[in-house]
Amino acid sequence: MSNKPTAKPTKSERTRAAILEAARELFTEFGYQAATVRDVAHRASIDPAMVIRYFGSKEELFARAASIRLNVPQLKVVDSQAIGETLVRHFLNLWEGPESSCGMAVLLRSAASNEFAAEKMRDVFAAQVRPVVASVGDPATAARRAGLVSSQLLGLAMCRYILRLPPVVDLSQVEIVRAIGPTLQSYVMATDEDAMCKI
Amino acid sequence: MSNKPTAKPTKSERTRAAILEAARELFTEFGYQAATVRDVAHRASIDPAMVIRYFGSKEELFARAASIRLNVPQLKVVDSQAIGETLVRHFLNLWEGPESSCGMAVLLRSAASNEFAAEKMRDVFAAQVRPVVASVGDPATAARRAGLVSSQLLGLAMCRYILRLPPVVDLSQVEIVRAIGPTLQSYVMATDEDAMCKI
DNA sequence: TCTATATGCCAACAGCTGTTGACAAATTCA
DNA sequence: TGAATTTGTCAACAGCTGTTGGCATATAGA
Repeated sequence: MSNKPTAKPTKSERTRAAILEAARELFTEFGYQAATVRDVAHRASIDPAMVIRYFGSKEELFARAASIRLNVPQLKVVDSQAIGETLVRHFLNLWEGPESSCGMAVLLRSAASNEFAAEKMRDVFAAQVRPVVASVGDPATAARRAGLVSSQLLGLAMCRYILRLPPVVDLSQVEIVRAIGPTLQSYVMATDEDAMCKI
Repeated sequence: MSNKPTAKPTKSERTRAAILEAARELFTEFGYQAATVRDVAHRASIDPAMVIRYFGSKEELFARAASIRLNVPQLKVVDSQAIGETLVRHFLNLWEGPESSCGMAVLLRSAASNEFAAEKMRDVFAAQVRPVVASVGDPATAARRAGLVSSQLLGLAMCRYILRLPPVVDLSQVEIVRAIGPTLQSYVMATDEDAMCKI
């Protein structure tokens, strides 16, 4: 054990990090089922048995690899007319920015055919999207408004990064912001009179 | 062979139909990988070997089960102000209507983690969505406009039917039409001046 | 009736899966 | 130096996968 309370001098749990990185890459590319423990081990240049010893099981490894922090910006400090654009820009940056690999691809690849991933997706929504939307407008309608926002952003991700629908892949970031920004703006700002609650 | 040119009196290729129906249900619920040939056979009350003998392979069975006809209404005969609403209503009817089982669930469950399903999804877009959108407005921008429409509708399907995000599941059909209709309207009707092409 | 054909079940194959335990090499610490 | 702990490899397990071939049964036509 080299777990000193402070200052961990990185032993050979570079191995652990290597496994986790390999897992992220393969889960991102092939999804939970198709990415095998043996594949992960091979990419991390280590024996499959170590993957299990370090993470307990494939499920736990996936859970580790699928942790997401959206870091959605606080909407109250944003020009209320520019909330939609801000959200789209942030979302594009999560997927295509310099650090990229926000981890959403890991989840989105598997969420459709893996209940565990789907539940984690719902958790991310409840913990990181809904609260942000709730910070502006009527809190009573926040969940619905956040749901609409998610439907558009998740659909964008599906078409652009997962299915790779050519016309959506070909769009520039600016075009996406101009097209989808107003949509999100209307969803976030929707009131009862618009369409949200009564009938 | 009881394949008379006309009037097939349905031999025991009710079996074939039973297998196909079972396959549709299981592919819809669990996706391509998780739905096994043995599961399909069991649900169709027949031996797994028969599934292969009737359809050749699991892949061919999936291809059969994943055939889709969207039957998108002709937009030229629709009030040009109501195109967005029309599209949403039609989409909701495909998923929730009396006949339901439009087959999209089969594809959408697997498209994220199965390249074959993803390609079939792109084919459906190119053959059944883009042409309809191209029938109104500038044909040169039709692919992009259809891509945006697809991003919103696919996102809706993901949230409501696949991930089952509670706030999106709880929306009534009317609420969805009122919220998303205007979005699709703006996407379908978008012109260069709006946001579509230049920069 | 006998025969040919369609329909179906059974057992088994080869391959892959996650996971486990025993054992070797390397490292650390005294 | 020697002993203990970490880090790793290897072989094997039990279970599942799609798929195949052989053999029984039922049906239909003569």
